[in-house]
Amino acid sequence: MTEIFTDRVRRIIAQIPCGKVSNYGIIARRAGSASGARQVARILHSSSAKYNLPWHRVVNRKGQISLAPGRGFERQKKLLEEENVFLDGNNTIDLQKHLWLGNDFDLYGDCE
DNA sequence: CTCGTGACTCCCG
DNA sequence: TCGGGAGCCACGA
Repeated sequence: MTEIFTDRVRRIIAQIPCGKVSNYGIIARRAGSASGARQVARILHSSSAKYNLPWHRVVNRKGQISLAPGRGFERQKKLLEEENVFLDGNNTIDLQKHLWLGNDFDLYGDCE
């Protein structure tokens, strides 16, 4: 199989349930690199469209969209809203509700 | 092959 | 409390 960091990241992201979000740090850690948060972002940027990954379910540690307005911010925001994930006045996601830790218990989705 | 960059995070002042 | 700097690793040119 030769599982590499990139493949793991892609897989983890693909497992994020609908209506949930995760952050770069957690994904990186589960993928094998404790400090690979930036790589996760880079991989996402590189393979999100190609592998049909729910990139919009990945946000930064604070629960905010890291994308800058005009660079995909609105796109991600809209996609999240489509999954019942809304942002508060500060464009922050309620992590208490939507943060996905990777447990099977949280594998249920609000969509479908 | 080498260099630069990036949708981050943590630590320190 | 908030801001700035350094570290990290993979991928593209």
